[in-house]
Amino acid sequence: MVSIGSSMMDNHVVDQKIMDAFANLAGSYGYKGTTTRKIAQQAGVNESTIFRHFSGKQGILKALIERYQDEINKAELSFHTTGNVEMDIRHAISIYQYFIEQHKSIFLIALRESSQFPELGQAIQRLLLIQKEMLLKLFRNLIEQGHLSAQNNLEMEISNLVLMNFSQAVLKLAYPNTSIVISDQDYLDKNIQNFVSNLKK
Amino acid sequence: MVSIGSSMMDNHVVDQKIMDAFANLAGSYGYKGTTTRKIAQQAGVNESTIFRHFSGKQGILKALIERYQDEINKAELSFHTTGNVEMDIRHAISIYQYFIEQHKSIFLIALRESSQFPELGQAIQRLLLIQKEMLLKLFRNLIEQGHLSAQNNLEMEISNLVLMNFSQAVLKLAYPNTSIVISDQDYLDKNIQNFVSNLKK
Amino acid sequence: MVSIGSSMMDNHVVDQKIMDAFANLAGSYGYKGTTTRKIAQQAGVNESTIFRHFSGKQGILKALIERYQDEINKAELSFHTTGNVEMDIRHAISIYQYFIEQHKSIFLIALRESSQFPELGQAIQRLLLIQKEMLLKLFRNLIEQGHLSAQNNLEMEISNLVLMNFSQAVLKLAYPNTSIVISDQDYLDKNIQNFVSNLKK
Amino acid sequence: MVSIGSSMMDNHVVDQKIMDAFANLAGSYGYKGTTTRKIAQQAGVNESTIFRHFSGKQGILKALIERYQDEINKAELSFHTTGNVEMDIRHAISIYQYFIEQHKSIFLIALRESSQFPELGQAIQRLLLIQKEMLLKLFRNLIEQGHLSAQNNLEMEISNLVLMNFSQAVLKLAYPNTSIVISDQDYLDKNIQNFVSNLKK
DNA sequence: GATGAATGAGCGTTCATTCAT
DNA sequence: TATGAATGAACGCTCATTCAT
Repeated sequence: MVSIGSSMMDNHVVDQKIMDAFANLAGSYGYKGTTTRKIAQQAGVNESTIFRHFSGKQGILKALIERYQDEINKAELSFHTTGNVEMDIRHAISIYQYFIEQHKSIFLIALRESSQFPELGQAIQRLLLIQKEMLLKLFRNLIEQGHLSAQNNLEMEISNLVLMNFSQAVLKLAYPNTSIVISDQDYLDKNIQNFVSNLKK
Repeated sequence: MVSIGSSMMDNHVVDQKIMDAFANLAGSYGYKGTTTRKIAQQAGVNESTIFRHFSGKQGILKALIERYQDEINKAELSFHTTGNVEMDIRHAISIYQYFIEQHKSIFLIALRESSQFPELGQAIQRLLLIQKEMLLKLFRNLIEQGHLSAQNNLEMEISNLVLMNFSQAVLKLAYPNTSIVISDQDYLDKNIQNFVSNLKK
Repeated sequence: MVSIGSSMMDNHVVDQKIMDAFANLAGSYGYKGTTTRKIAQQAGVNESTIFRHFSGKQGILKALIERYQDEINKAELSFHTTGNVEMDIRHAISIYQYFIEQHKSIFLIALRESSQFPELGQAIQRLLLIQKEMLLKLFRNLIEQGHLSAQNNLEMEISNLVLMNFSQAVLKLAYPNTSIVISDQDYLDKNIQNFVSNLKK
Repeated sequence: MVSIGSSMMDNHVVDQKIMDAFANLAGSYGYKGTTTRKIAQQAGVNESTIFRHFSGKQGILKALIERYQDEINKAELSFHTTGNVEMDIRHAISIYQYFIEQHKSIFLIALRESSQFPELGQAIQRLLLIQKEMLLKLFRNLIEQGHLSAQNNLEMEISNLVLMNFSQAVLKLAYPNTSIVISDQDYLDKNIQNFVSNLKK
């Protein structure tokens, strides 16, 4: 039986601590406002350790982006249809609500810093495209199986749904106390019914 | 006819040059990435002039926010209905598309820095609320005048429309080359027809 | 009868206002801590006016020093003996106590900035020397007139008296609440009697 | 035997170099005239090193004051009487002459900047009080042991002695070439004899 | 490999002074 | 002559990163 060397193990743990500290801080204070000193402090490591584990501040972000992309891919896989129209749509959307909630720091970073770091913009766009494709696939399934009638504007309706979800996420994270934003739960409850009934007309 | 004293005029001009330089730079590099040296260079003034005209870097942003809020108010007033349903909605939305296009820098700044500067978050929210109220008033007019039948979910439909417009704006400005975003023109063409036809059903 | 041109008059007034503002501020905040802006503000003049009336910040100090030296000279003249030993000494010393009290700002400036501005050191020293000479003359008078017997150590006793007066002034101005310093009145009352009785032994 | 870790040693050495550079410069140019760039240059360290070792420019002064106060305390302990009246007084005074000579920079700083930094005023006052108490104790000893007869005005005589010493120190440091100031040696020689003979009368 | 000391570039800001009207 | 706008040098300080042990 092989025992994994503890140092390699520790390395991973330290990497994660640094990345998480960075994500939390940058989510609150922005990339520039997140100093290596604060990261080290919050991660509980020496400041120079950051530079051996990553190539520098940018390196942490790069690693964070990669981890994010991996997790976007994983999220994609976790969806399966049931045939219940409302439940399936609800499920499809809440997967992304939950995903963004779980990754709110990096989502906020991506929103803010994408002009400096194009990969961040690409990650956001990928998140939207995957959501759109998933919904498209779902609706086509539902139509194929007769749960829904064919639509003229299906792609546009879905694009709009994705856009609305995006706004909902952005506004909730960026301005948590605003009046125009309602809870994700309410958002789902009120909209999906309406959306489906529109499609059914 | 009174000729305006040139010195007072110059003062305004320099203020504007500094504010515009700041807005452009901060739109690209963020608040922290926009140094007073860069601002001075881009505005073509001495760095210390900035500090005589504004109380500091924050002061420029404050002034920019105030100017933005004033212009939000002006935009609100510039709308009048005609009775042609599609044209009126189109007009109402394009006013905000145009407004954001004209103020893209400050809109981007607001999107990114609102956690550091709460006024920015408030400005964004106000822009959304005004848009929503304007559309509500418009639709109520159209219904009253018989151009449109009464709606169960009017407020929600309008909220969604505002959210979609917001996403459209955010994505267009933040990721201009993305595939999910279409031109404002196309967005209007395709959506309004659909939206109206939904309402008419 | 000649009427003095008001502009020349004003010039003098402005000069004085600037010098006084400078003296007050520098007495509190030191030379470097006294900015031309603060001076202008306190004097109620435009900042650039300072540079036309004086050659710059140093120029104000130079003028202040000259005024101070003139006033030291005037103070010297105002003393006359009466023959009453204690009263005369008391009078001689209180002239300087009063003088320093009246010029406390410039005295403090001189104390602090003399390494940067040698004239200030010279002014302080002159104040001490004049005081010493005045006391020497007084004592020689008193001895000559038989009010006091000849002394071995007259010059040293007087030097010491001057030094004590100087300490008293420095400590009173620099640390007004200190316990080692007593009021000028008490200082006079207690010391002179003692000093004279020592001389009389 | 334990060898002290060199890094801890180095740290102290750098601290001292910075503090000494600061003291020298501030003794000559005042607190404001002593820039962190000059300090770094004179101490032979990088400017930012100053900020890692101290919390800022004020921090250096604070540390200097603490070191000064510690050394005042040490000086206090180093005095013991012998019974020889003149020698003991001479010794008591020269301890302070020497102390001030050794700490002339911080003494000058204290004299000049005490209005901005109250601790400096307190340090000066403490130096005076300790000196006074030491002399009081000494004289009471001498009287008790019959070397000196009881005095009416002992406390005042001693206060005066302390004030004279203070002036002597201030003038010597601030205006080294002035005529009213004599060497510490001469000052001692001439005064103590006189002072003692006054007391003995 | 891990630490903590050092570094230099750059930051926002203030200042005394000059310029232009 | 008087004003207020402009200037450039310098300031205290922070930062990401490198060096030395």
